[in-house]
Amino acid sequence: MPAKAAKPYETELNEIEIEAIEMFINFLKLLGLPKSVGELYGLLFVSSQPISMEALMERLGISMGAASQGLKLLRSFGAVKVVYVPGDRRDHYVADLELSRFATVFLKDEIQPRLDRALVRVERMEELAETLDATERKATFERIERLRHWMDRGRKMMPWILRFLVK
Amino acid sequence: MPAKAAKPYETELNEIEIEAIEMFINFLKLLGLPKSVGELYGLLFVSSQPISMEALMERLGISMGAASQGLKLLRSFGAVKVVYVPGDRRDHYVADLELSRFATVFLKDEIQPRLDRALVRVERMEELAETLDATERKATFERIERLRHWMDRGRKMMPWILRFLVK
DNA sequence: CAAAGCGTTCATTTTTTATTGAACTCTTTG
DNA sequence: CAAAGAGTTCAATAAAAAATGAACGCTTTG
Repeated sequence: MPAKAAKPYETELNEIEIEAIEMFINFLKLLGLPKSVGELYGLLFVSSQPISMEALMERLGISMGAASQGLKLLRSFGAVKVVYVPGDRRDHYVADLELSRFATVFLKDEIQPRLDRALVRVERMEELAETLDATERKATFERIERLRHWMDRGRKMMPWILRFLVK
Repeated sequence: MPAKAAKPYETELNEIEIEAIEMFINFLKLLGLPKSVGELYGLLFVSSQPISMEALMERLGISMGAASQGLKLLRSFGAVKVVYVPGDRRDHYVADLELSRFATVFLKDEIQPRLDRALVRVERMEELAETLDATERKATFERIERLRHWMDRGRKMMPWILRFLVK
C-alpha cells in the first residue's frame, strides 16, 4: 500500500466527481472563469448533499480565499445557493442545477454590454468618416456599415437565444 | 509642441483606426484571442489598402514575433489573406470582411470539440453511477441526465447557429 | 554566389490573471 | 463578555498567457 498523501483527513474525490469537475473546469473556462470556480461548481453539481465551505476547500485542495471568492461569484450568478443545515453553524452550499443560468448571465453581463459599447463606437466611426475625402469615405463607410450590420444582427439574435435558453 | 515620441518614423493611427482596433480587441478577447491579434485584425479591417507586416508592426507598435504569429492565426481562420503588391517583395495583408468567419471557426474549433468531449464524459459518468448503491444512484443519475440534456441541446443548436451565421 | 531581405520559430522576459494565507470583522457560544 | 468560529478581504506570491527579439532558413538580388 502506498504512503498516504500529505493531508490524511480529506476525503478523496471519487471518479464521478473528478469527471464532473473536469467537465465544468472546461466549460467555465470558455466563459473566462478560473479553474477554482469550475472545481467548486463541478463538485457541488454532482453532490446530492449540501457541502460546507471548509469541506469544499479540503476536498478540492484550494485555499480559503479561493473558495470564498469563487462561491461569492457563483452565488452572484445564482449558480449556487446557501442552505441551512440543522445543528451546523456553517453555511452549506448546493448547486442550482439549471445550467442555463450560466449562459444567461454570460449573455446579459458579457455579451450585451459589449454589443452596446460596440454600437457606440460604430456611430463614432461613422461621424469620423464624414471628415474623410470622397474616395476614402466611400471605402471606409462600406466597412463601417458591415460592422453595423453585424452589431444589429447580434442584438437581434440575443433575445431569441435567451428565450431558447430559459426553456 | 510636445517632444516627438520614441519612434519618429511610424505613422500615427487615426481616430477611426483606433476605434476599430479597440472594438476588435474587445470582441476577439471574448473568443480568447490576445490583444495583438485584435489589433492586427482591427487595423486591417478599416484599411482599404493592403498592409505589409512591417507596416503593421510599426503602426501598432508590436514585435515581429507577435505580428508573424498573429497573422498566421488570422490566416488560419481565413480572417485575413495575403495579396500580391506589384513591385514589392513583401507579403501584404487584407482583411476578409466576412465577420461570420470568426464565429464559425470558433464554434467549429472550440465549442464543437468541447461538446463532443463532454458527451464522452457524461457517458463515462453514467457507467460509473451504475456501481453506486440504490439511493445514491438515483440522485446521481438525475444530475447526470441533466448534463446530458444540455449537451444534446447544445449539439442541436449548433447547426442552427451556423446556418444563421453563414447568412 | 555572397549578401541582404523577408518571415518564422522559440527560448526568454514581461504582463496579466489566479491563488494563497494572514489580518480583519462579525457572529456565536460558554 | 472573552474566546473561538466562520467568512471576507486584500497584499503578496505563484502560475499562466502573451510579447519580445535574436537566431535561423528560405528567397531574391546585385
